[in-house]
Amino acid sequence: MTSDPNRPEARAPRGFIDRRARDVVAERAILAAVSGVYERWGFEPLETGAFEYADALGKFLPDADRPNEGVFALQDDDEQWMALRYDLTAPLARFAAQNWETLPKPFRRYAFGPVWRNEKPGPGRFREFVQCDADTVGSARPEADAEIIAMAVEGLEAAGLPAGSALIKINNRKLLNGLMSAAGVADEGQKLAVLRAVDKLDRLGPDGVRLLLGEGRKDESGDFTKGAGLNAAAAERVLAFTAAGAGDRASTLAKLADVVGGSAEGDEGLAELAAIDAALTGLGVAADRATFDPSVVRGLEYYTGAVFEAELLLSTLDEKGQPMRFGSIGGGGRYDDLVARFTGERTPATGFSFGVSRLASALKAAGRDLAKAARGPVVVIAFDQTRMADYFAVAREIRAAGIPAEVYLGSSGMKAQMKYADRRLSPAAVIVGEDELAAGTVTVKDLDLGRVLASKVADNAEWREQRPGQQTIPRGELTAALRRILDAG
RNA sequence: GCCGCCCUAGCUCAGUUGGUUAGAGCGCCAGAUUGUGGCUCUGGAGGUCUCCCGUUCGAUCCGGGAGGGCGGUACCA
Repeated sequence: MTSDPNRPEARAPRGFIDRRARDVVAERAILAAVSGVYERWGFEPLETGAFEYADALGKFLPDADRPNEGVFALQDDDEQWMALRYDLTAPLARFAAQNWETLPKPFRRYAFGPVWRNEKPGPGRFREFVQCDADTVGSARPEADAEIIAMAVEGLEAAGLPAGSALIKINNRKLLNGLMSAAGVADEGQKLAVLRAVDKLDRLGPDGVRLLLGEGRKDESGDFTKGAGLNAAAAERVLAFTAAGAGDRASTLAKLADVVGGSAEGDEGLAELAAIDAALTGLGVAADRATFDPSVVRGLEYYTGAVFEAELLLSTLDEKGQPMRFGSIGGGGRYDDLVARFTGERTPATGFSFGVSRLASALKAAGRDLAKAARGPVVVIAFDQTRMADYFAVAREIRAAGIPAEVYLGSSGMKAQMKYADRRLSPAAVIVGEDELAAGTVTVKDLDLGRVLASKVADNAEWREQRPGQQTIPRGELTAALRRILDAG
């Protein structure tokens, strides 16, 4: 493929993608809308650097054998390991710890930007992607969780998700912890295995999860996943717990109380959920927007209390036209121990984050494609290399009227220039040839109109003769004519 | 990480039971149309058939290895 072996192959690294105007514009629109909502709720923007010292990132601390496990890490010239951030929460914890003395507390901030994960990319999964994240640090009140949830609902709808098409499902880690303590599960590893098993409920169903809670499960490829090793009775209790969600928040709470009530930690979790329910009600968030669902886990070790997940409810079609579940578009929860890693003092915190391009695909699936096709500028045809200054003067005039414009800067003939303008989806081409310069006129060609008429004309001679959408007008009327074309489109 | 499938033009893919000039469609460039985007027609550019080693008189094709891609599974802050 490459004739010269020394020549580099033009390709992006695996898991990294180039995004063109269409996607960039759509994602910017999402970020602008969500930022507006978050600021209205009193969250301030914060930007931190792409790199953090590896020890600040926590458990993915690279060692000499596997310096890049999970993250992109490198050694600074002072030998310290640093790594690209893999989310926006860890840098926030570091920032909050570093500036705790001077920060207004509780500290409310939102942030967005690229994060990097050094792992196997998959469909819709990349090694670099943009996250948007809002957190409150320094408030242990369940109302802080409720506020984050209500704000997420508003943010997702402001970004363009049709009202009610996303549901925030809320759970509390303390419930499952209480349940497991009651069942005699004390080992941390075993608890994690239980969480992982429950997390797979929507994909594997109760039977698959039952296997994972017990001895383990062999999948279709023959790979065996070791189970949590619970006895049958304990496994059934866990399954009964996960099935307790349904209906409005109050009745779910009542059912959950039956299953986990009694243990100290379970009761604490129940009380927190009750407070969240009350706050959400006050914030006007009904059960069709946020509900309790005991099967939500969010796999993360660091969550200590409430956890939540935003799920897209719309049934969407994949490329083959098959209905598919879009699933989770974001999530979050309470992590009271993250800042303590730096300060030694337990600092309550809660937050929500979502992947921006994932939300963009969700919007597309919901039929709210903000992107449309990115329109090109008005193209001023470059006729004669010696008259470039005249063309630039025309382009300048168009820009001054607030209309994007450019002079064609290639070296091809007029035909290719028209083709260029067509491909850029330009609304119009402006022709200022010798005739026009002599007469003090300009020729404006409405390319949109031509695009419509093209389908009705079969014969090329006729097509050329018609010059669809083309008019020659006095130079002084140029911008007004362009404005009419733009307004019509 | 583990399992499976795949790798021929920019893209999607034919093809050669191992034999001399490897094809198509789309895309790209140009001409028909000397100042005009679409359609049509004509012409053109573009390939060490992923790489290395082996078998063979001869390998894009067979065997081994490596790399890359895809799918599943595990992990997922």
